[in-house]
Amino acid sequence: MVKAEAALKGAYAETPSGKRPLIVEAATRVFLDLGYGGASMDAIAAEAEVSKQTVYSHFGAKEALFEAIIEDKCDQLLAPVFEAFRPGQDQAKALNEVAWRFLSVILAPPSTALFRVILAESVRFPELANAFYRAGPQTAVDNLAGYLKELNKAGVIATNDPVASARQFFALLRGDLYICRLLDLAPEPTAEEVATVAGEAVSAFLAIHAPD
Amino acid sequence: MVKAEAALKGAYAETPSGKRPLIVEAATRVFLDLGYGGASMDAIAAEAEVSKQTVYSHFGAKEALFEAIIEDKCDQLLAPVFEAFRPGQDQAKALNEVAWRFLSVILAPPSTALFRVILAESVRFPELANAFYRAGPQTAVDNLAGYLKELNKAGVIATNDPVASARQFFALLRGDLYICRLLDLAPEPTAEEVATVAGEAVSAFLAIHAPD
DNA sequence: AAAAAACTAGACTAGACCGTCTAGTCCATT
DNA sequence: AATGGACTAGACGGTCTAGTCTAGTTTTTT
Repeated sequence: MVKAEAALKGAYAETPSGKRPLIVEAATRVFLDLGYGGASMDAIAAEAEVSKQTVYSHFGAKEALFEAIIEDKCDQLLAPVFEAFRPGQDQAKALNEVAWRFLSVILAPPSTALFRVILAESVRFPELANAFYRAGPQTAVDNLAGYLKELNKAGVIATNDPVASARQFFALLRGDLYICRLLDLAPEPTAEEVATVAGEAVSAFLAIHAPD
Repeated sequence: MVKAEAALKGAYAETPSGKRPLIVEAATRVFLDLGYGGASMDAIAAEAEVSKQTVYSHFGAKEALFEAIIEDKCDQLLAPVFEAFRPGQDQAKALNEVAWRFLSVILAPPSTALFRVILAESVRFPELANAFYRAGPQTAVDNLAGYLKELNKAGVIATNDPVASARQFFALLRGDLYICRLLDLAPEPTAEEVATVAGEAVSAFLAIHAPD
């Protein structure tokens, strides 16, 4: 009789019905718009067009919902950046391609909003800040460092610390524009503008690491 | 009788007594520690060892207090950075000096906390984000750009856009370390570490802008 | 000394918010 | 038809907060 009733009180099963993704999407919008403190569970339920109890049945608490949303968004945003140098194509082009993709992603509203929220809550949710860094900047650096190692071997660039060089590369890319976007002081740049900025960063990077 | 009673209801005059700075300092601590939403007016009054009514008499509302604190802190933090190239001393040294000072300031807890709070509230207080940018990054860039122009004329470096170069310089300086500090993932670096990182950034910058 | 201004301590209002709970609906499976 | 899981709508308790108000005390100024 007691059996496997040990499941969380009122928590739904793996949810065969379609409400859970609706809640996730709505909560993402509300959290990224208003921050953790500004997002009320009532507002999230309303945005998802779902009753508040349904939200609680699926996620239990605000904290749990927040963590689920943020980790989900991290993975989702950073995934497409590093498809650029998979097949081993033209090496000089690949660097430009990665630069362009990375910059496009981090300057776009979802990324800036995500970063703002994580920064604001990094004290309350330190493990989340860590997860973000690993899924985002860290992954970016590691991937690029591997690629730079090849470029170094091929003699295209000269570096004796590919990881540090990768960090430097991204720092050049972010430039001042990233801060402006974070503060919402500049509108999202057009694709051409992004390409220009990315190109300049690549040029500077190559100037620093010119072989010999 | 009516006279100059037009002052805000209950607002104190220019406050000859010493409570106002006490409130400012306490509010700075609480806001930077807990963020705008997390800082309660009761906590601020308690931290200042002052009654809550006194806080309201001086600042009227939480928003006004917050804005006063932030603008105050912006000026205060950035002021000492650009004393480096006032008297026109050794030009090569000055760049290193500015780099070191700037990096020390922005990596220290007061700066990172300030940036976190402003970022989090940049949607609610857009004019504040603007004020911060002008008092902080913008001022830094303008000052450095003027100096780079001289270096360019003197043939020490080559640049045809000193402002863009100044932005690039600070981007190189911030590097990855700044993000780590913002996310509270790395401890505050020692003075030696800061000097090393600053030196590397200066070297990279000079490599990019080597004359001819 | 007297009047005015600054300040204190804390009760109070009004409202937001989290999380719980109740009562009832919808719908698929048995 | 009945069972039970997912869901709805909204009330509710408890906590917290911004800001006001009152009544009394200290400090400054005249």
